Amino acid sequence: MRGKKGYTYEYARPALTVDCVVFGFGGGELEVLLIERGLEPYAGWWALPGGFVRVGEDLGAAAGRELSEEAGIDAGYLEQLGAFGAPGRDPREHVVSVAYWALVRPGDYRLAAATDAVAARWHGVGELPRLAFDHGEIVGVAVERLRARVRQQPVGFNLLPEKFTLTELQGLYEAILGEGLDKRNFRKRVLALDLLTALPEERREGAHRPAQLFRFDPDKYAVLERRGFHFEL
Amino acid sequence: MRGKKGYTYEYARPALTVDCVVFGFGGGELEVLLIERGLEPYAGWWALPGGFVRVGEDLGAAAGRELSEEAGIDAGYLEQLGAFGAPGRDPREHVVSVAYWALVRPGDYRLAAATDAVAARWHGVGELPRLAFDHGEIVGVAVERLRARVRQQPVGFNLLPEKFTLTELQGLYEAILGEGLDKRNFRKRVLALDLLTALPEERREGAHRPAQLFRFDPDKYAVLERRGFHFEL
DNA sequence: CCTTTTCGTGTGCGAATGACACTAAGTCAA
DNA sequence: TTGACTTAGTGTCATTCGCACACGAAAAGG
Repeated sequence: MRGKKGYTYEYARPALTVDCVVFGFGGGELEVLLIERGLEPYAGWWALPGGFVRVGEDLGAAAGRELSEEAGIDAGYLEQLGAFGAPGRDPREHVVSVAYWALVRPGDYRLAAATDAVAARWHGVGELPRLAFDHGEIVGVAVERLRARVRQQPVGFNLLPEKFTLTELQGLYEAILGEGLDKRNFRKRVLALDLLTALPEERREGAHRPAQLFRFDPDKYAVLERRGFHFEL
Repeated sequence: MRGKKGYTYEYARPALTVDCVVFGFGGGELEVLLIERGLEPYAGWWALPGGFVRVGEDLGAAAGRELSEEAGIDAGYLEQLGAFGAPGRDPREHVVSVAYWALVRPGDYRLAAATDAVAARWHGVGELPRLAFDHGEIVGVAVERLRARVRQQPVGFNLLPEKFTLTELQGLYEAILGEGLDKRNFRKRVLALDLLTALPEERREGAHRPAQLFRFDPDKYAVLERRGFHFEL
């Protein structure tokens, strides 16, 4: 195989795709967005949204494009996970996939804008079906990464609506980390970080005391970030 | 572009390479192995060792192969860094590179087995020349990753000879982290982890007190690893 | 035997962490 | 109106952890 300008390709090229692990938070549980494949191979299986990378297209941009095309999603946070290229992962031929993971707020998506997918649905990370290709493995790595990231950077807010209560935030962290947290200590720590702004509103629902609403303040975060900082939950 | 079995490739494929950031420890400094390119583009520039991925070849295997072919290196530790695919990173065409980083012991390499490289040399991470492509950026990310990893997993030992003194180990950590560490606290912590075995030998050199030699013990590490643990320096 | 150089060791103080239980505020039904 | 129910919100204390810090020991060489 030989390129146009005298440059030698010693070997044929593996195909290159991007796949996205999209996290959402619903029903008190951490969820992943999956699509049901309409085409072979793995027709009828659940899989990660993704597709081929175009020549001249940035990898991150390709991931974002696939998300909006295939699921009508506008991701609040998008980070590369790594490349997965085990030879047998696609039964057709050697396909290398660059995986990304994303966080979306409830509401920042309209499912079923899909083209080649039969269906798109959220699945709790605890009850995932068997996935196509090596997508199960990819999701596992993504969950690990999310857990590590959430302890060190305030990315979790991208899974909550703009306005939220501290109890909701704690529920989110418990869902992500998979462990219970002490209420008082959690509030102490979170507020000590000084990343949240208390809104002049409260959320009242049900027959009980209303809760203070907060908003994540990116400006405050930028200040902290600029002078080396540690998050620590 | 259309594949053999009726499967549609909607777009041409970007080329796929692997590049390796190889770390070594010499002269009390953290070093990176670079090769001097013999071919255009960037002929005469320093660059990371790497090359094209073969179809059917695992990515990690490709990285290992390039290392041994191009630099006669047997890496003690090899980890993927991520994919770099900005459209303009290679002036010829769109090339996506999967980067790896590796740690090698002094002695586990014989430089200048290179084929298409003019020269291969170690460079202190503090005094790197300008690198070809986006390799400077890749090295930056690799150093960051090494710093993060070394705080949480005992990977540093892969940069030292089998037998080493605690002072050498401390020097290594200082070189990687780029900061001075307290001698007594360092020793306390390292020994408390119970990962090292004291050897019945000492290293005597120069006109001063000889130092106890230690060896990293993978078995002890495996035990710790098996029941969730934290490293913390 | 004196000098030089590196090796090896313990304590104490202030900060951070983690366990822990009750009152406050609201709704609804009796 | 009052009592029952549900979730919100708050402070203390004991323990652990992190970090600063200084000197005697061992060897070699002059």
